Amino acid sequence: MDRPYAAAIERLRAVELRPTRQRLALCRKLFEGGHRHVTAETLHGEVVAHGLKVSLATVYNTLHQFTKAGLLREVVVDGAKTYFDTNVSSHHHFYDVDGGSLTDIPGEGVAVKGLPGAPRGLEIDRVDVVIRLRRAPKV
Amino acid sequence: MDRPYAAAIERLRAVELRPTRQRLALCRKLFEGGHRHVTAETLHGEVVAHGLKVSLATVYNTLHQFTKAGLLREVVVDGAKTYFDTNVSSHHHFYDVDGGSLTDIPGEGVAVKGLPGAPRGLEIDRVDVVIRLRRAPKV
DNA sequence: GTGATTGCAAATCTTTTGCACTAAA
DNA sequence: TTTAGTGCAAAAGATTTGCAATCAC
Repeated sequence: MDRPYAAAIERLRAVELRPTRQRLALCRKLFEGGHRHVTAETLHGEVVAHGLKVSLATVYNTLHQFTKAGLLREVVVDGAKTYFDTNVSSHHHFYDVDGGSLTDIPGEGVAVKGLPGAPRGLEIDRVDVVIRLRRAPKV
Repeated sequence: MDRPYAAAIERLRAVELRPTRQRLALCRKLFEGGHRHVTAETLHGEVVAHGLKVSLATVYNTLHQFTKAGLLREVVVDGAKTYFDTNVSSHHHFYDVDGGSLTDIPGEGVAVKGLPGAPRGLEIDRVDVVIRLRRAPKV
């Protein structure tokens, strides 16, 4: 058992998920290296391209388990697909509408002022800021 | 031809869409009265409940035509369904995650500070702020 | 008439689910 | 063992699309 696996196993144990072959593979793809944004589809493609066999259903299940465990965060920027972000700290996003790519904006850089309080009986779960980008038009 | 219809017809003519029976019905539901948020499903339900016959496919087509024409704005807050807002001016949203309801926050009240510039070749299309609300937990 | 619009049903796409099978503890 | 986890294939939902019928101009 080499290093990366040990780290992945620990990460899973820490959130009480059994370190199965599939979860370890996904865990490594997600958390080794810097923060990233994936969809079930892209992550599944990566794992398969890497020669491992994991079903798409398991990828979906795993992404949701990881999200519930706090290892991932779901980002809503497009009605058509769900993105997951390995950066779970407070921050916002650039979304390239044409290309479909997501980029983090450090949370410290952006401040939202003048937010009204939450309506009766509700509380603010979180504030999402999405900066939608398009290819600059010719003009 | 009574007043409301005249207004709806004009609105459609202004964006070069033929005032068909279906578009007029949807137009009236959407724009008579204050601003509102609808999904294809809810709007279709309303029109049908009103005794008019419009197919769901036409509602989808029409919502997109209206959006392209600038009469509506698409709001992304949930991966599962698409919301359309009759308020096309600059503003942000409260989203009740549990109840699925959307509420406008006047654009003037909220200011986003410290936004980084757009990356190379891209420009900011718009900045969306979504305040996600949840039922206050018991504690 | 002529081209735009509609409706229906089928198709598509993403995501979820049921359940028998496999693997971790 | 005993229970959690996996894979498949089917199901579910939202949205789109093809095409013949219908409507606005």
